[in-house]
Amino acid sequence: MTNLLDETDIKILNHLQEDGRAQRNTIADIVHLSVPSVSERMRKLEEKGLIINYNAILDAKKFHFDITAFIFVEVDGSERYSDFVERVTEHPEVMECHSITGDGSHILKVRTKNTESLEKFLSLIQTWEGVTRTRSNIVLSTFKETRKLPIENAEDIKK
Amino acid sequence: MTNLLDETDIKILNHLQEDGRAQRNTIADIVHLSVPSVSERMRKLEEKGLIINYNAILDAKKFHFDITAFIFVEVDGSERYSDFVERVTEHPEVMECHSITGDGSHILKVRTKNTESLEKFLSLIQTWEGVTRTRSNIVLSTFKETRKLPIENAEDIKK
DNA sequence: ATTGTTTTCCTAACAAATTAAGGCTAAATT
DNA sequence: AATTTAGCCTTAATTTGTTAGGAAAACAAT
Repeated sequence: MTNLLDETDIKILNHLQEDGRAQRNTIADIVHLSVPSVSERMRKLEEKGLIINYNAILDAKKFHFDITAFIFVEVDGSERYSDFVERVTEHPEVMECHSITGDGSHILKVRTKNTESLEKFLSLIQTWEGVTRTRSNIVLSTFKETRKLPIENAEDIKK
Repeated sequence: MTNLLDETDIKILNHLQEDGRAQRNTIADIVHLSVPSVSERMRKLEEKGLIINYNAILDAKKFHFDITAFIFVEVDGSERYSDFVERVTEHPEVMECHSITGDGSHILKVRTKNTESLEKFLSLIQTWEGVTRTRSNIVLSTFKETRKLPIENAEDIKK
């Protein structure tokens, strides 16, 4: 039982990372396989969980989401972490929530329409039990923002 | 000339944010329109640039991308910013690059397979002209990571 | 208020894409 | 060496998507 993806799988995945609605015949041309073979491979890549999902990416600016901020949060005592995470992830303006090394226990990436709603959010989380400190960096410009993984040939994958 | 999206557009966009390969007939059922009407709306939403693109999201863990780090970079002198940005965005391990307020001029989100390749990347950027300091926070766990915008009814959009 | 225009939607017909079925070949397994 | 399995193909059936044409509603202008 091999666990390696071949060149063809990598090409398919790379194409889908860039065009999530790509049609099977387009991909078939690229990888020089028939359409049913591409279908079958895509099905397996999804089944193995290599592809988590497909998303439409919207233009935040067009929807007036003008503020992106990284917020470092210091949550006091690891027994409070899970409460914090549970509450914070419910908020739709929180795009990301990670626990991290270094100063601050968590980093959030937040998107709001304006500074007022960011302030409101910051005020809110500061009222939460265990949140002792926050530090925010507001994004001035974004030069790159992707989730495309640089996967390569003969990639071995985890079960 | 109105610039508002109606309830139906919002539903379509929200569905596509969650399922970027959703079929038109599925969406048609949700919004109670015919398939050609949904097609036409999708076409317009794309044409207006509200939908930037569609992506397959891969499971980083399955591909052994075990390290995610946020790197604060202090680039000395704003005349060096553009060179820095140009160089850094070329690197496929750099998922995000933003200029920010506060200490450090830029924040990077980087994904690598291991600490060795992270270290290599850090060492590299520290050799670049103008890069005076970096500070890294390594991600221990990720609790939320999405690009889904919380768009609402009667959203007015920017041209 | 009425007329003309534009937008949005529908259905029906057509075209394209996807899936299913069946079979061949080569590689892997017994 | 025989058998199974995996991967691919072609063809056919099915499903999905597009085009065309026209009705109804919304909007604008008179």
